[in-house]
Amino acid sequence: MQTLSRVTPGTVISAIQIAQAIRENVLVRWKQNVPEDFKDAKTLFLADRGGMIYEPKIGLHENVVEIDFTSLYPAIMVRHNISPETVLCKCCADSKHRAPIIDYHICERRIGLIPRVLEPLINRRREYKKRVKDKDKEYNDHREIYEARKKALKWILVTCFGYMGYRNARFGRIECHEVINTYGRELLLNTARIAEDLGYEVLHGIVDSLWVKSSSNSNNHEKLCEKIFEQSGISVELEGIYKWIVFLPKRSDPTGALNRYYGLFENGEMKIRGLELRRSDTPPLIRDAQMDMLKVMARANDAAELQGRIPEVIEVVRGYADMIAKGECDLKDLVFTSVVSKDSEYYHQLNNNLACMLQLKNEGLKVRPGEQVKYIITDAESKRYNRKVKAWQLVKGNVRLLYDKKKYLAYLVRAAGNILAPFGYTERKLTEIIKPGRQLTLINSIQERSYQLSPFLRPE
DNA sequence: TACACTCAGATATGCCAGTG
DNA sequence: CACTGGCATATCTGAGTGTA
Repeated sequence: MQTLSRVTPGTVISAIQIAQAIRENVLVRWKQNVPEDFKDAKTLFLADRGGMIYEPKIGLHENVVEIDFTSLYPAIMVRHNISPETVLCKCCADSKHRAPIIDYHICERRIGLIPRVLEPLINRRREYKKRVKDKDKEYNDHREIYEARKKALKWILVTCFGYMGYRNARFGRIECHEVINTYGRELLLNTARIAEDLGYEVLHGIVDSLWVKSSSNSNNHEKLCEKIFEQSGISVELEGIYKWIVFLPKRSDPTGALNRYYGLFENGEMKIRGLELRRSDTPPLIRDAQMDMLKVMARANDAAELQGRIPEVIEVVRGYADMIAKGECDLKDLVFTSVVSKDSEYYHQLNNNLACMLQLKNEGLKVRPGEQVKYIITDAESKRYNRKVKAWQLVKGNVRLLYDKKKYLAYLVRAAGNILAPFGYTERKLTEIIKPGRQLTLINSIQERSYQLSPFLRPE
């Protein structure tokens, strides 16, 4: 673990480090946007409005279980009666109901508006969730509707927490936001502790989800969930058991990225977060390439098998690279889609979006903020708006358009490198491998590399 | 010696989309 | 809603080089 003395502005400090800082009353510097006078760790804790994050343990893991709190923040608001008029209320300053660490008192005389509003929503969502999972024929015709309603309620519940911390919100109050966060952190920390006591290893945690690794003496997951519910009063569910899961590093430094991972559940479903293929601005070609890579990986039943399949995954990348290099790509698969946030005259820099907007403007087509632009990259290096990209709307039927092969190859290598980073394949290596005429050396290089595990895979 | 220029790497900013 | 991450671009900095 990083020592506190080395923490610099911009570093994300884990909650464990904060807890340690509080215990030891260490002075730490936090992110740049925190004022100078927030130097004391305890003050810092109060100042921090963010949720809790464990730093993910990068790389490939087996026997991983994911558990999620159901609607964590709203559940906290309901359970602890958190509302603008109940937190630090005037009527019961001596209340025994106090938030951890920050010690704000919470009203004991009346139930707040927010809990009253949220409770029925939580119950309703729970019921929909039950009906979606229920095998009962009675629900068969409505399962899709229940799923949609469940999703809608989820986002209402998620954003209600955000609104608490929003200064313009009618029912917002920053102290509520703080209280919710302190409860949230306590919960996740306690949950992690419970898991560890039962023999699990905590791999990653974010806000309301925890990924833990089971071992031969810790495989009673139901017991884990029960125990957590017993101690916290908030229900947790088993999101799933993974055959394997890969947590990816950030691109900026080799620490774990909280929102980038992919894994295969025991039921054969994949869970993918943060990869290019999840992004709406990724062209279909790159999305397909990543999807095809993952499909090959999904045939692996355990970590060792996955390792063995990496050469096959590389072949997929090569296939796509050849297609790009030979100019055989279907143009519609190369289209980037992006939402612009302002009118063209307000941009300072010529980026792809602006180049596309200007082309359309020439044709009398105005793109307004909030609308999409679609384009193919024709010459990424160019500083001229009509060379840089080609607006998709202006591509005529049979016209032969020369796309920027180099750029699309770079995107492909990047997308592949993201997935394969923990297996020792950097973008540079991939670039070498996909060069035409490397068929034979590819095999050699893979054999050679299979013994050179990436640092993330080496035993401690 | 003073100054201008180039280049590469580090750092900051703008923008967008993802996580919950 | 709050917050993080990634990419492209702009700006800064220091080393190296050329020229008057």
